[in-house]
Amino acid sequence: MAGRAAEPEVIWARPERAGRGPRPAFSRQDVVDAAVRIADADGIDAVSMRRIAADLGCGTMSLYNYVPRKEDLYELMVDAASAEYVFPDRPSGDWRADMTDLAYQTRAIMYRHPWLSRVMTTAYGFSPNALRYLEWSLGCLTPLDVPAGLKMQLIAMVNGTVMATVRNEQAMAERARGLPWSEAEEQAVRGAYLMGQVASGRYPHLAALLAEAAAPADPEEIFALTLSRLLDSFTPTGPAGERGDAGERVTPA
Amino acid sequence: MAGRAAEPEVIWARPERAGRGPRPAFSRQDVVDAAVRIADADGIDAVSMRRIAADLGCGTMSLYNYVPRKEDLYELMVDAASAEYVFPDRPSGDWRADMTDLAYQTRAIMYRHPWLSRVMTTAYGFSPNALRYLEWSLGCLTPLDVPAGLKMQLIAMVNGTVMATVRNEQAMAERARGLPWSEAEEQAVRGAYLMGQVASGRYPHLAALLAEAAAPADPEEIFALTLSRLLDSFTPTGPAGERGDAGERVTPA
DNA sequence: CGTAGTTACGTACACCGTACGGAGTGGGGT
DNA sequence: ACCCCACTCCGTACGGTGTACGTAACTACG
Repeated sequence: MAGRAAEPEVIWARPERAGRGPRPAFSRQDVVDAAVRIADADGIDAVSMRRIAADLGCGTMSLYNYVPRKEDLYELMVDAASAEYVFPDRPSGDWRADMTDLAYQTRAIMYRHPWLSRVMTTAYGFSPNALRYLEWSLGCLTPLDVPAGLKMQLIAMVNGTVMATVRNEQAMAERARGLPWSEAEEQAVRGAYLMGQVASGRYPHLAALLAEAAAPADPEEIFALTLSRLLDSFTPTGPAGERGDAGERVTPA
Repeated sequence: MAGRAAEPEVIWARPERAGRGPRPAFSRQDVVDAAVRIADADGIDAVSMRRIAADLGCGTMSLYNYVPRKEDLYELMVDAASAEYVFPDRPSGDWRADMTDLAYQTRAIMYRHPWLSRVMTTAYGFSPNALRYLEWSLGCLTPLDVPAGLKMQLIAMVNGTVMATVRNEQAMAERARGLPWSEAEEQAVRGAYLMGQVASGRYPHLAALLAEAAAPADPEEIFALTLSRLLDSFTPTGPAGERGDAGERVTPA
């Protein structure tokens, strides 16, 4: 029998090697690294088993000795990206600052690997590096005196917000990759359509909004503000009082 | 020339018919409806041009008379789902209640069409029904005295939160669709792996959390709480005071 | 030293999106 | 009234995908 039995299993628990036959030419990590390299360079759609094999210099079907299904490869890629988090020795004691740093790290990683926003379907699975991330986050949140479930909630919401933001930014760029015209043209055409619709008078509130905020705000600042606001909503005492309107934005590390 | 020139265009602006030749056998909406039916029944991956054509009883390539590219079909599907929002004659005046209702509607729509969470990449494009949604949302927010940009922010975050939540719930189910074993088995195997990892002692905080919240909280309540908390963070006066801890949760319409 | 369990991988299959071109159709311009 | 041509319909074909299966080579264990 060549293939392994199709039994339920988690890719993380699958042993990489069972010591009997000839020694493998690559490691599972080699395969994942190649996939990540391709995705970084040419987008996630360029990651095909044949392409990986070609880059690695082996037969296509050999890859299936390292990865049972392509979907598992995606999980492994996300885990590989999650390995890029850098944590200090211990939490600073200021959970708000720590969570802010985490959010900025997440964003940086997603910028480094634009395919992440497409592949990372669930907020977080339980890959080794996801567990590491979760453990660290919970450590940061020990000073915060709220029920455990709420902490998970906070983590999920911070992650979700960062993911949604970045995904939003990247969606059009990724879409433009497969389009027979340039991203700028696409953006122009869509903008023109929007303007036309708004000019039709059917959307007075939207028109008012566009008139008021003619110059779109700095996305960087929006991100910081959103994050700050989100963390506020988990602060037991409430956001009132100490925080000024343009106040003390926590900067990335 | 059979095909239309590959010029930048928005699918919403593309005229459905240009009155010259024989009258089409279907409308664009027919095609979209068929796609939605298939996606509802057999998942988004079952939506192929051949399958749609088969369901419609026409040749595969005929579909390209109605939809220029398959990706546009996705946009049309999202727009079709967005048409399911039901808005009262006018906002209630209580923006918090209105936004809560919107969030619950979004969630309901995503439950009705489990493929939405996979297809709706960007928080919101500018499809006709997305504009309608946006216009209504802004109308609901007129009582809220904050800068226009912040209102957009609020809308985006509410949407993002709902999407993230539902996506999270549905990710495994969708994944299980293509797996050679059942979703229950998958869940069991993953749960077992998680328990094994936690039992290893490498994740003390996570272990503590799992011990504390042995019975996972009701997702329904979590959703309501998260939403409430999020809206709090946009309330100018701050959440302090009037809201009790277990207090007045707004129920879906 | 077999031999059983692995690795490597060529071939093949089913399916995908869609480019292309030909046939049939019917409305608009003359 | 006519014809022309834009248009709809769609069969065929191409280049791509994930991966099941079978065979050959290899190595650690009994």
